Amino acid sequence: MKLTLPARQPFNFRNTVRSHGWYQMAPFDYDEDENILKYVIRLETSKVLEIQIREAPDGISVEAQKKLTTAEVNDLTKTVTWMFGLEMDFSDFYAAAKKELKLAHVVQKAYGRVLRSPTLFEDVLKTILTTNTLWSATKRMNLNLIKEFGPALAWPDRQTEKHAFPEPAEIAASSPEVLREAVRVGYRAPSIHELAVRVASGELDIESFKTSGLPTLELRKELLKIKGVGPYAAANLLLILGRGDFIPVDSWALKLVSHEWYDGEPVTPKQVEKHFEKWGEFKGLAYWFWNWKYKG
DNA sequence: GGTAGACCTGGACGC
DNA sequence: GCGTCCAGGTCTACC
Repeated sequence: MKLTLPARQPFNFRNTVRSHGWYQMAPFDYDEDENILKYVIRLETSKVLEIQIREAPDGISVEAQKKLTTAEVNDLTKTVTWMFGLEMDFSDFYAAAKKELKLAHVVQKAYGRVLRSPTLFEDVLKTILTTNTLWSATKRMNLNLIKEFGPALAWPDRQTEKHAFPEPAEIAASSPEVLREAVRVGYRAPSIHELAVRVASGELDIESFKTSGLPTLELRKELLKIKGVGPYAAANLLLILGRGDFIPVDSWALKLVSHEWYDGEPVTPKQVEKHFEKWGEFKGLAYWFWNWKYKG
């Protein structure tokens, strides 16, 4: 099965894939040389398969080694369109960025899109795994979680040990103790379990946030109600949701701003905010795609 | 509203 | 091989 999906222009496949670290986290698997993004997806029919996403003229192509029903193709189309933000329009951001030398590259590189997981549940959980730890540990915890709770690929896709991301109910049926001992998420275990229970029980309709009409400030308040989600995580999730009003200030942001404007001297989150205040609803985007002096 | 300290893991380092 | 230190956001208690 192969389908081609158009993207609103400008669009750049590689830059969307590499917009943040998600492409390095299972069930994503990016082949840098071939520029192919693989993802182990679970369709609404519970079918688990690996898809291969490539650059195509004016958009992307999606391929699976399986025959799919019309309903499954529609489901896949909707999901991949969301993941790549194919319909997103950044013309207002580009118009604002035109006057800033440090953002002069954004149109040409088609920056603006941030790679998403199929569900916001997956994005929230992964974001919690990024907090208060090193990137290598984030990837390990995520992999442990998927291996522990996610369904394995079926043949013929199953040439390697790959799993889809677990559904809320699969984690909710477990316990914080298992999350701590087997998945090694440490003190995050109660937060992750509580999130899974709330979503699985229907108490928290987290997927509705994707299409929420709430003002960004209100949506942020809702995200902050999730245990384990603080200012950094909320800003990161808002960026994923296409709301660029907040900056995900972490230790990296402090380092970037410190080298950009303070000769490497320590800075506070308030100083980070100050430098992007004028960007208003594009604050997060301006920060994210800024052409930083410090490259790490 | 601001701040200090605890939370937990694994890598780096010294012995 | 063992012990110690450190990095990384969020939460809670306290002022």
